[in-house]
Amino acid sequence: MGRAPCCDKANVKKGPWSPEEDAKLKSYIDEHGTGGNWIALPQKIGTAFSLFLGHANYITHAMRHDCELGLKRCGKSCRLRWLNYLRPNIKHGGFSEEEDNIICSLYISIGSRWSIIAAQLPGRTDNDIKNYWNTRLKKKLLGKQRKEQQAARRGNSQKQEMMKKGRQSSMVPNVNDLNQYWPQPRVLPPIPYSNQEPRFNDHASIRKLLIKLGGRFADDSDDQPIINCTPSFQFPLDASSLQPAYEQPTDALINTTAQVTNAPYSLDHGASIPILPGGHSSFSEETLEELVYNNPHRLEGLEFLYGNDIVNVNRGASTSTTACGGSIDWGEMSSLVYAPVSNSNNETFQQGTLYESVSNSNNETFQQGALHECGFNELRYSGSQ
DNA sequence: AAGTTTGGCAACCGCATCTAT
DNA sequence: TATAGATGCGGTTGCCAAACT
Repeated sequence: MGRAPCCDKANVKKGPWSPEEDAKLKSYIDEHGTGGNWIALPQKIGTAFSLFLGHANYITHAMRHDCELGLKRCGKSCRLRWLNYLRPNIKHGGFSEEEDNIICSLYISIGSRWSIIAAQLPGRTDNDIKNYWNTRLKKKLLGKQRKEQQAARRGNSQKQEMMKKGRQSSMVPNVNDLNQYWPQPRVLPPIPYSNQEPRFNDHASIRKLLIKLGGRFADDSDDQPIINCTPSFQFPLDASSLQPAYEQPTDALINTTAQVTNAPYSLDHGASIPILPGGHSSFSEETLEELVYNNPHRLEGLEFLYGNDIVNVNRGASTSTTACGGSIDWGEMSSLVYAPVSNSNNETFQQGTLYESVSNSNNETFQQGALHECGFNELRYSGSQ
């Protein structure tokens, strides 16, 4: 037996919202709130209009018609319209460079968790960010990658010329040497999965963590971002404080979370902005390229950034999204997260936001990582139970 | 100028999770 | 504890306007 539909599909309007519908929904929510029940909202709006008409000095035919109909929309549709368009302080378009950086950074860190990414950008909706990523940001990166490839090809042909002339074969680039910042990855032992251990591989757990860290979820009326738009990591980091995730038992992870939560933690430090190869602390275009293209581990979900995958852009963004593989394989992503990185002193350590070291305003160094404190170690294995 | 293709985005769909009973 | 219904989320679709031929 299937689930009952949330509304009478045959009797609800679909498609674009008219200004009248918007006005109805907005005025009702402004006055009464959502009432905590989106499904019942369309009917409630009809009732409210009836009451309104009861007190109106004159009633037009159209007004009565509206009243009888209520709002012929599915509750889910009302919710979506409100959240993505009618809600106050929604920003549309005009993404800043900083916002681009944050989106790219978080996408690479946590994948297509649009709601979490949106929570870091006040005024932005997950839908907006998702669309922006699919239609603009991804292509922006792709364009840069093509330029890189062309440049590389030019470089290669020059090298081939040199080889023909009998130069040393050591000039042939070794794939492993292509990036000094990314030595051969260590093969990490699998973490045994146990259902008994606390897991953070669901939205609720992440949400709880965000609440702990004082992000937007801490108070629905408070849109404070968890991360500041201007990440301000100090580099080089204190490498001694960086612990490979897999060496810590889960309990330690939890303790680390508590430690961070209890620390005199300033959220100004960009809780989940990854530290990048080469020690860059924010996403300039160059550092983003480094992370994506010089990473020996291909980023799942970002295959389009690598030249030899066919990006099937048939029609519209959605098709290309599918062709490029929309979902993140956390097992693969972890190889990015835990890939070793050398800092400017050529000290190699495990790179990843889970165990980034951050100094707070008192110059105290501690383990940090917002989503990652609870997320990656578990998320990596969520699909391999 | 007309037809076709592409890009951008609002909205829908289905599933997972949460919550109330 | 089980279940039904509500909510939230990510993926996908389809419309429309702009760009291109």
